[in-house]
Amino acid sequence: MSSKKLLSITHFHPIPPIIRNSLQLVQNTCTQSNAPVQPLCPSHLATNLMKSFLQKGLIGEARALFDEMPDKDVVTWTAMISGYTHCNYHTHAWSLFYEMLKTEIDPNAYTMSNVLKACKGMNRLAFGALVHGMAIKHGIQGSIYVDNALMDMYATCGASMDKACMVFLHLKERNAVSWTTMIAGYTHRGDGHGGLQIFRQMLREEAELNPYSFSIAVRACTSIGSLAFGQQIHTAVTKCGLESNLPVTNTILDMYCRCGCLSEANQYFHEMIHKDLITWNTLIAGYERSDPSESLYIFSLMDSEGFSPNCFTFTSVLAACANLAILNCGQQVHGGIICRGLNRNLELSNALIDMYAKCGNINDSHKVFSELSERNLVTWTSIMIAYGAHGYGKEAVVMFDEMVRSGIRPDRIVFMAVLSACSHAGLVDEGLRYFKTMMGDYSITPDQEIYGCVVDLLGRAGRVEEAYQLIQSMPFKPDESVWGALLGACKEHRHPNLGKLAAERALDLRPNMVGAYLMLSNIYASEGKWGEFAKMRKMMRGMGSKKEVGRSWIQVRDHVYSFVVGDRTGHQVKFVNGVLELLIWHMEETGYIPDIDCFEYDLEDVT
DNA sequence: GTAGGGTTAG
Repeated sequence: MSSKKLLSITHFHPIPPIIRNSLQLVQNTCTQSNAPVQPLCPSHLATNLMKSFLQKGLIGEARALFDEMPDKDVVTWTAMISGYTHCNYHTHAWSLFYEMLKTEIDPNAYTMSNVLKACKGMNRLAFGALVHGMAIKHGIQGSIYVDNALMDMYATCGASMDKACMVFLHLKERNAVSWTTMIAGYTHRGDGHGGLQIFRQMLREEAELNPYSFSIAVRACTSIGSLAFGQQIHTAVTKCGLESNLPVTNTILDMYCRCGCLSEANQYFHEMIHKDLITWNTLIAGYERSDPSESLYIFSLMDSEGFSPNCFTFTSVLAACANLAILNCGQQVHGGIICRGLNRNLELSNALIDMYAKCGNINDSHKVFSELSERNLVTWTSIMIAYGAHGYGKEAVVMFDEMVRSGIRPDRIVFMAVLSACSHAGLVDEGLRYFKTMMGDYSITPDQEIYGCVVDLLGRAGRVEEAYQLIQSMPFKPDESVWGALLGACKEHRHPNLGKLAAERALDLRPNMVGAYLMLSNIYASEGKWGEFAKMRKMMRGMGSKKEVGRSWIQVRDHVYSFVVGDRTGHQVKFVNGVLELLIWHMEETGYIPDIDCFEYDLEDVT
């Protein structure tokens, strides 16, 4: 609609013919059915029109109409605020509410619940608390909508569930939404146990169960990895006849996937009465985590079943290609993304950066990154991980500083990326500087993983004693990954005593850590303590476990060949070994003496 | 003529 036309509607005098005709038609219909004739109300009409603009996502048009309206009442203001929140324009909604407060018009319960949703969207606890105060001041209390919105806001923005619980406890009436909001509040902040506790209370009090309550309860089970509870709820869902409710069944499918029960998930998928794109995406994402090639197979079936992949599908498929390191498959998927016009999607671009890097093509990874007009924290993290993994530590550090300059606040994960990049490039002092910045400037408390990165940073550079001192200074008990990092450094830089200590600590925490036994036995061997060595190897045999073999692979045309150390059975292995011998000969010719000191004894010989 | 909670990726 042109702006001229729009203005003519908003001025109301005269009412445009098209709207007059529609109203006439309504009036005639009402007269025919003996219903009372509604008086012509321009304000209602304009609000309706605004609503239809908003439903079509025409926010600018809706706002223009709103601005032109001469006498706006609370409903008009609330409709516009609500329109903004629905389209995720939370700051616009808040500004408009602020404008409204400057007028004589008082907000009502509808306004408040919408504004609280905007506060939630902005993650602004202080704004939400302010609205809470205003609601009390304006006497807007006892509205279940406002109370539920308050709980939702406090649950999402608050540091804990305390405030949400307080509202919940003081509720005069609790409806289905109140319960769901509380369970979701706990679950979304990672406290599935808390969520299930509320769900149990709900069952005890015989509150009304609906599809929403079931799907959030299943989600709570998934978040704590409780297959047993999840299955119980699944049974209840079947008893209640909700097998055709897609949000519920998709959540159950996701539960089986995330609990690692892929065969159950697959069976359930085939039994599902209805399937939609989310169903397919859930299964593809589920397989991507444990069996990427199966995930690609399911993806290949989608089309014949009449489903077209979307951004969610492609992110999982790209992750599968990345984990399998099959570049040409990833390139084909990239082609599919471009064909569907999805290449402007930031999340997909982030997944592409990751895929190209993991498939060994750092150039295309960088190309995708450099062509982006918008970048978020995940984008920067992805490119830093890519550079770090390819040995471009200095470039990763430059990226980090550039990211901060662009106004993006780093989080724990991006610090891990930059620390890891520093570690692999030997940039120890830079890494330590970032570690300090992280704690000092960004108030990020280091966890086991971060400590693991710093121990690795120091350890790789040979500063093993310092790494051990850092472990001793940790404010909590180091886990096996931290000891594992130290162990690796001790092995590399020949610190048998500290190595023994690290291996023992790691084995205390994870007695089946075969790698630690292996390393310990190697240390004994290097010291010539063959008795201890034999003891270790015997223990390993007794455990009946094997260290997972490091596997490498190479893609030649359309086939991926994988091989392990000492492989004698692989494809064209004689030819490969021949080339290798030739290379070693050339190396020796140019004066290079290869380091073939056998510090690590082959596990295959003893198991 | 204005209001609510649950499903997939990073």
